[in-house]
Amino acid sequence: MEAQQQFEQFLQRSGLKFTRERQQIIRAIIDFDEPFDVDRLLFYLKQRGEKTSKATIYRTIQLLLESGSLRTISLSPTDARSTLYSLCGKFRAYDLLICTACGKVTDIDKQPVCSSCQLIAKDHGYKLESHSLRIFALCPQCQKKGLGS
Amino acid sequence: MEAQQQFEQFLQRSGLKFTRERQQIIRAIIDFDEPFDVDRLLFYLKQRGEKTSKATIYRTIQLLLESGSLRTISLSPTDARSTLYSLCGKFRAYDLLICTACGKVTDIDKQPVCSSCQLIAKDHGYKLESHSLRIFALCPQCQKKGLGS
DNA sequence: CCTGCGATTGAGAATCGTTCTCATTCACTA
DNA sequence: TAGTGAATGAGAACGATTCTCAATCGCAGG
Repeated sequence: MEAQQQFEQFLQRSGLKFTRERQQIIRAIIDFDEPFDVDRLLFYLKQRGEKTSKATIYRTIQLLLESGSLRTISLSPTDARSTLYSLCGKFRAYDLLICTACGKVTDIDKQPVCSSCQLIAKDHGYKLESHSLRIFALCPQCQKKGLGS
Repeated sequence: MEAQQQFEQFLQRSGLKFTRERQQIIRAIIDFDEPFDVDRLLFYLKQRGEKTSKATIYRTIQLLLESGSLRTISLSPTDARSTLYSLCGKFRAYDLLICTACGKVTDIDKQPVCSSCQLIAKDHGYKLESHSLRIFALCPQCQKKGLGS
């Protein structure tokens, strides 16, 4: 809900319209409730009987990124296929715990990580702006299943 | 040197050949001594009077990745243009300090980061496999120049 | 030295995600 | 109701990467 309001306000401030398509897209992103790429989102919208063109999805995602309600996330440094997005509120920091077997994404406490980064930057004489941490590990369920050997 | 030997051994083990093209490519990567993308590498090879096709570069990079001597690095989550690569030995961990103004990449001490990750994974019941940390900050030089406002 | 075989290469075609173009439609104000 | 700029859909264009295929290479066996 919050994300939707944030987006709506951003559009208003920018003199842009909160059209039906844009409403459908932000709602779908909120309801889908997982990191998504453009194709998954398109499919999800189709399932709901809402037909939006790919172009509009890309354009709306662009706006959502600018509004600060959406972020791109890169899960693995290895497979770089299509871009994944996630609501900023959902995964608060750039800090994620990712299961290497099932791909589940979990948010982690950013506090300790932030202060470490602050420290590291300072040590090198840098002025911290932001950071991004990905931890790749095997989740309890997948461990039980004996996955990831 | 180390990277070259590692690659050579990998090829041998896999029953592949250490051809002239592959030699030129690994040498160029070592000498270039900075993160690079395919076009930069191609240009650098041309400068040396060595003409290799783009296809071969992509293929060789693939092998280098498999051999473990090369890694992809994603600098910023925002601009996802062409993939950047770097020798594993050069930037040891997946932990990098990146200047948001000039783009300079610095290696950081992985030890403390590793143990934090270990801790975080354990807290969630996960079994740690690897991680990747990017710190975005303004380097001393760029701070002086007043960049990055 | 010749032959054969699988690995390698270069050139360009194909693919795939993303962005752009443009004609049409929409929302809103005058 | 007309006029204006914003928004949309469809498909073309684009750029990075991968694939295809015919020509070449490197090497072992004869």
